[in-house]
Amino acid sequence: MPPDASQPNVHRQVVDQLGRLIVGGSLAPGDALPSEELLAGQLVVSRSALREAMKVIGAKGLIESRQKTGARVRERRFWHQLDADVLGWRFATMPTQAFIAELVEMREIIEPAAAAAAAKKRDRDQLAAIAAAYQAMAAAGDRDAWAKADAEFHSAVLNAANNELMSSLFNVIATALHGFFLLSARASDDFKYSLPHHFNVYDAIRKRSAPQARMAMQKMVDDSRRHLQHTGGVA
Amino acid sequence: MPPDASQPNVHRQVVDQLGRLIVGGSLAPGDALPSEELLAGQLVVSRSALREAMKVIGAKGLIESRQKTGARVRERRFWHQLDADVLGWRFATMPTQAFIAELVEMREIIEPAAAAAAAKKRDRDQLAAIAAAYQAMAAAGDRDAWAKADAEFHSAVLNAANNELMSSLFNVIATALHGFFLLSARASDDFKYSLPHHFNVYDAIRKRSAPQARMAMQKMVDDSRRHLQHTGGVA
DNA sequence: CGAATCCATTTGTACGACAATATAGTTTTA
DNA sequence: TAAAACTATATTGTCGTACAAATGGATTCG
Repeated sequence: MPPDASQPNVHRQVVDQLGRLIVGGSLAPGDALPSEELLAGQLVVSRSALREAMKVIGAKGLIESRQKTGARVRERRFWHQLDADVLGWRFATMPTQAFIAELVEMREIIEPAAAAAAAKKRDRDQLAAIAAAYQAMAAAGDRDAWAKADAEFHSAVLNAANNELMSSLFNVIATALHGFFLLSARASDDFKYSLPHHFNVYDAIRKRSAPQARMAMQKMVDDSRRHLQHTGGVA
Repeated sequence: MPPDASQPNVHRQVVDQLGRLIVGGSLAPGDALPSEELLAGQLVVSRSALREAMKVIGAKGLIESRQKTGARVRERRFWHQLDADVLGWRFATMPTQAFIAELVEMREIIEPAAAAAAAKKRDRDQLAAIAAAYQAMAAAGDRDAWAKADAEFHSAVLNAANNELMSSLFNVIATALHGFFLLSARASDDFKYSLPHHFNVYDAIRKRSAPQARMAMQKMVDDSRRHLQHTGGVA
C-alpha cells in the first residue's frame, strides 16, 4: 500500500493537481508558475503544504525553482518519465497511441534481454519461482487468476536476471501498461493462448540457454503485440 | 545547470544526508526514523525544512510516513533506482562492482535496441545530428573534445529512436556511468579506438538497416566493455 | 479476561515573521 | 546619451509556533 491514491492529504492532492497541469500541457516548459503565496491562495492551501508539494514535483523533474525568479516548468527531457506518478499523469491527460507505443517498445526491449540474462544468471530458487508461476498459469481457471499468475511469471523472470535496476524499471512499465490493458483488452476469451510461449521461456531458462530464452520471450511479446492490435488497437 | 549540487539549500542538504544514510545502509528497510521534531533537532534544521526534505525522499520511494507511526524506510524494490540522486547515493556509499555491472548491462541492452529503432524511425535531421557528432569525434584532437562528441553521438542515436522514455532512461544511466568512468578509465591513450564502430553505427542508421545498426552498436558496447576491463577492471 | 474508552504522541496543516537574493527600475556618472 | 552603480521590491528560503487529525497503547469497565 504505497501512500499514493485515495489519501486526502492536502499536499498529495496538490502534487496531483500540479502534476496533471504540467504533464497535461496547461503549463508549457519555460512557463513560470505563480508565486507561492498566490498559488497557495488559488488552491486554497497553506504555503507550507504547497511548498512540500512543489518540492515533490521538483524531485520528479517537472519544475525548477530559484529565488526570486520563481518556479519554472522544465523541459520535457528532464521529466523523469520513469516515475510512476509521471506516467500516471501522462495516461490521465494524454494517453496517446504514441505514448503507449513507447511503453510497449520498452517492454519489448527489456523482456527478451531479461530472459537471456536470467538464463545465464538464475539460481535454483529463482527457477523454481518461475516454474511455480508457470504452473499457476496452467492451472488458472478464470482470467483474473491467469493475469495474476502471468504477472508473477514475468516478475519472476525479471528477478532471475539478477539486475535490480532492470526489475525496478520493468515494474514501473508493467504497472503503467497494466492500467491500460485493463481498460482495453477485455474482449478476447482465449486468455491462455500464450501458455506455450511461457513454457518455452521457462524451459530455455531451465536449460540455461540464453539465445533460446531471448527468442522465446521475443516471440511471446511479438504475439502479445499482435493480439493487442486485434483487440485493443495499439499502434 | 540542474538545481542539484553546490547549493547550500538546507533542505537539499538534508535530502542528501538522509538519502546517503538510507541508501548507504545505515538505516535498514523497515527501520523507523526518529520523529520529525527529534530529527530536526539532530540535524539542526527547522521542522519545515526537514519535512520538505522528507517529502522529496518519499517521492524517491525511500521512505513512507504515516501519522503517529512515523516514517519508515521502505523495501529496496520500492526505491526508484532510476532516479539520478538515488544512483548517485549508491555510487557515493557502495559503488560495488555488482552495481556498476548492472548499469553497464542496462546500457548494453538499451543502446543496440535504440540503434535498431533509430534505423527504422530516424528522420533526416536526426541523421544529420548523428553525422555531425561523428565528424566532431573524427576531428577531435584531445580526449575531452572526443568525450564530448562521443556523448553527443550516443545522445543523437537515442534521440533518433524517437522514444522519449528510452532517451530519458539512457540519459540517467549514461550520466551515472560517466561519473564513474571519469575516475577509473583515464589511463589509455588511444581514445579514438572506437571510431570505426561509430561509423558503422552511423552508416547502418543512414541505410535504415535495423539489424546492421543493432549489430554495430552491439560490437561497440562489447568493445567498450573489453576496453574497460583492461583499464578499469569492471566485472 | 475481553472490549470499549481515553490519552499521549506524532504527523498534517496553517499562519506569521524575517533573511537572503535576484530582478527591475532609478540614479549617478563618464 | 549611454553605461555603470545603486536602490527598491518582490519572491523564495528558513524558522518558529500553534492546533487539528489520526493512531497506537494504556486504562478502565463489564
